[in-house]
Amino acid sequence: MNITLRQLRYFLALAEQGHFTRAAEVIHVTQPALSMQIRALEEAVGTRLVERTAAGVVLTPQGRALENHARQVMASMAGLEQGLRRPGQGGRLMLGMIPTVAPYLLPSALPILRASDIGRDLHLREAQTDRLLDELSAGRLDVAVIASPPDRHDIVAQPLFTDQFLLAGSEARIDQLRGRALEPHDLDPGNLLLLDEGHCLGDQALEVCGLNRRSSRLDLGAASLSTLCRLAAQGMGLTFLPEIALRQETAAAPGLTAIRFPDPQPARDVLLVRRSSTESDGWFKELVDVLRQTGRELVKNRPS
Amino acid sequence: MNITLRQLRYFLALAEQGHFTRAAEVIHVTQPALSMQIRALEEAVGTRLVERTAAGVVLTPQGRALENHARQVMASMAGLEQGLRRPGQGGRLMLGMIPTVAPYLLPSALPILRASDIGRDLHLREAQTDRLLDELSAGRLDVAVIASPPDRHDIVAQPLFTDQFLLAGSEARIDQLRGRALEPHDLDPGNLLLLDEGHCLGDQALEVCGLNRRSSRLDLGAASLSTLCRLAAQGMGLTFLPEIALRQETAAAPGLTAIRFPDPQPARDVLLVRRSSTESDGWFKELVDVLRQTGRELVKNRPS
DNA sequence: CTCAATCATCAGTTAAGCTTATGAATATCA
DNA sequence: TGATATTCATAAGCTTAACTGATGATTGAG
Repeated sequence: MNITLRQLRYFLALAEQGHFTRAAEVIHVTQPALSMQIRALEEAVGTRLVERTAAGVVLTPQGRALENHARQVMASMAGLEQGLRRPGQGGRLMLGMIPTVAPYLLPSALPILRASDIGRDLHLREAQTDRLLDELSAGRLDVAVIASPPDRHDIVAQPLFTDQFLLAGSEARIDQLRGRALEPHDLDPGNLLLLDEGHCLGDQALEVCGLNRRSSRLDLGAASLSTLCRLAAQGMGLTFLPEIALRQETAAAPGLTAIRFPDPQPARDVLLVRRSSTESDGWFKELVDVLRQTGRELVKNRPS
Repeated sequence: MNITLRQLRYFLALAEQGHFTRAAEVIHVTQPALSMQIRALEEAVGTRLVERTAAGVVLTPQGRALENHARQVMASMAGLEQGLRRPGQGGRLMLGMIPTVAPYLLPSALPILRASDIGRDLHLREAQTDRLLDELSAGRLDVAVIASPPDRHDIVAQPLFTDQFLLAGSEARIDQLRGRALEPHDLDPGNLLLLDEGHCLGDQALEVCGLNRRSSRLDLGAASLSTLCRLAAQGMGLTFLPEIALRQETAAAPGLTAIRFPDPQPARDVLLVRRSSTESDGWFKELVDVLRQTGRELVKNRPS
């Protein structure tokens, strides 16, 4: 039994018109074509659906039952077509972002995205780089913002902006460092507050200091950059603060002070990545533009 | 843009398998056939639905959107097929009945019908003969119980049982008549209580008395037989009481007494009618049996 | 650099679907 | 009651859609 949409469409026309010839006109086929489809449908369901009279047709009880179901089917088909017809590309865009970027970039970016067509049905996922890349490869994400070059060949990256690392801590601690030649390599590993393993920010911080996780004795494994900043603000140590987070974190954690490294400043490149097989109707480019612009807004004002 | 069920079915298989070749196996076609349908679907909706990679496929945002809709469509199709597959003939049976039969026949018949397959989805409509026949012809009813032979050629009747007319009134009035030779023609038209015009019972009563509505001066136009019996019980006149109603009405209206006419007793034939084009898988015969049996139960015990 | 996957494309065949023409049954009208 | 005009069903021929089997292009892995 294989019921086709065509059969249902024809059947509904017949049910409405109560008349083969008229129904055939409505759906723009000849009457025999309609007859054949109805017969095929009746054969498929195994029962008579209409009673043929000399004056036209009348639905059988089974026919009425089918009519209701058929209407549901057609309604869901209509929903489908409408879902595709809406302006823009029509689908839900799955966007991933690493936790050391998301809370700072999104507040500025979201309003702009919402205003544009991209944000019409945007879903966000915050996770660490590896996870994001996995989901991207698997197709559960369409694009992701990360801060380390992807090592996979099926994924391509578009640079958004460069995010410089500042050194942040309590005012007292920072003051101790001021005036001296500040070099990442000279920092005391024991004073360094780091994010949990898996966060690229922690790894990158260690890298610019020429350290690895073993050499750092105070690995707090803090869950979020925000927490880290609050710890640093209370004098518990120093942390690398990406410039993108500067404004928000200094506002949120009183006492937190940040200084800039001398050139060449350590930095991370924030990237928008997608599968190489993805072809966008321009939304990728558009998304790059929006994120790049809002990102650069966040890093362009450079206090001290 | 003409999307077919086949395309949706194939697309869902592809979405689940993430792999043309595997999906093609699942749906038992060759891989090119699947490729073609997917391409046709993409063409129909105007956008790419899957990204082709070397390792398989991944849905685009639009693809995911379509997937959800497609599932809905398939779900409603499943509902349709299931609705047809249920035991019995599967449809709602529309049964009409005239008001001078329904309240007496239904209480006994309904439990039996519900137990059988017919009553699984039975809808009732109470109306006067003409209306019932109109709706039957129009296909809004499948069968109807009436008490006068249908005058239409597209409708055929199956006799259920014969329902004899008794004469009912207050005990005093009936006592006056007892002993005398009781002839319908001898009844005083002025004493006769009749149902509203359109009820066949009223017309039939007049007919057996050799009267018409003009000659009857006390046409109350009562709405229901039940009301009529209560009026008669209070001595306001005499009425024809179909035997089918006897037990219920004498129980409900204290003081109501009925006597039987001498043979040949006036009577009405209760019929089950259907369109001549209706062909039942036996449910019509079954319905006849049930109604006939319960009807005869009601008229078989004959108190004086 | 070759091999083994992937999906796409092409040519030929089969099946489904439509149209035109015709047939059987039934109601309408004279 | 017979002629006519409805109704829907059926049949033959054609057109288009759909599938198969073979081959090609691309890409990742050894």
